[in-house]
Amino acid sequence: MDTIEGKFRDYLKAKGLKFTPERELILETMFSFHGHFDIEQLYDKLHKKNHLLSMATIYRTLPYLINSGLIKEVFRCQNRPQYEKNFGLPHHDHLICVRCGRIIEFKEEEIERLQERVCKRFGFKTVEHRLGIRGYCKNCLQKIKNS
Amino acid sequence: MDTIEGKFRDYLKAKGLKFTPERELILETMFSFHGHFDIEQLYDKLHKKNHLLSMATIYRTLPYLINSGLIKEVFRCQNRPQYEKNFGLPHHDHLICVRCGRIIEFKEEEIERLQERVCKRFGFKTVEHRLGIRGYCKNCLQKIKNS
DNA sequence: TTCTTATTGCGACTAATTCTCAATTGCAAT
DNA sequence: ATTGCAATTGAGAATTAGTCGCAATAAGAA
Ligand SMILES: [Mn+2]
Ligand SMILES: [Mn+2]
Ligand SMILES: [Zn+2]
Ligand SMILES: [Zn+2]
Repeated sequence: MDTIEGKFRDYLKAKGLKFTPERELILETMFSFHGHFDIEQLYDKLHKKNHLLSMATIYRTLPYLINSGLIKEVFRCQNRPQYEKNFGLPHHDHLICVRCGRIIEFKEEEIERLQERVCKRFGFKTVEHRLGIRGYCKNCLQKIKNS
Repeated sequence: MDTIEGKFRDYLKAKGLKFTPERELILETMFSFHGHFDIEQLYDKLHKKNHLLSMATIYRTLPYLINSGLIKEVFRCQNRPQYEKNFGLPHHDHLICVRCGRIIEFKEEEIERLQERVCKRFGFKTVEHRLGIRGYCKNCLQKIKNS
């Protein structure tokens, strides 16, 4: 299957796991976020729509979504992991403003290429990588200057 | 001062803080690790030497060491942050084997340069960056092949 | 030496995540 | 359709990493 739900069903079946209504709701709700989200936000969104799933179920489902490649953890803000879709949207890395929290996404093909060269040098086979640059965004630099 | 302890003393004095025996032990013990370490390992090493510091003191001292630039957080393994010296040893990034946990350090000047170019493009001012590549090390690839 | 503040260990507390267990349900094989 | 069994669920207890409040102590400037 090449739909999102199809991919998840296939993954679960291959592992002898079941496609339940709860898992369907979690999948659907995660994909309804436009940017990044954390577990708390996911839980709230589900409950606002009166889908009263328990936290335990969310935490239990999360690794399946990550291992199936549909969702990925992208970084942590104040000790809470943030997630985002990992299907249908191209790979990218992040600039994170330490002052206002703004996230800027970027992709630099040449960096990706050089990473692979490093891996080759060590006989290392990449599964995934994460590049996060923390600093001050344009806006915040301006505000700091005027103060 | 340009010794490690001197730098820490200077940092503390500038903040109106005190250089205590506890802080000295924590600094010294952190710098006695050769590679990466976590809070648990630090605590154990201190206690093995009969320095019975409390966890609270360690956690309270950690941010001073990080803000003074002597120690930095490098990545997380199984939800525990790992730290390493950030003085006397040059910046580098990490390959992390998801099978055996081996850490390979590398530095690729060209990647660093390209990162700065990206930042410039967005008017972003870097404070620090972290590049972690997770995958399979040479050894583990070999073992997987023979099984 | 004195005095002001910062620091300490302790144990209580918090927040995030995991676990236990009894009741339920998906789904593969009749 | 029915059955049977293993996987799943929610609830709340347990665990874990980290933080906080407090009373006793100690740096270090004057
Ligand atoms: Mn993103
Ligand atoms: Mn390192
Ligand atoms: Zn900003
Ligand atoms: Zn390995």
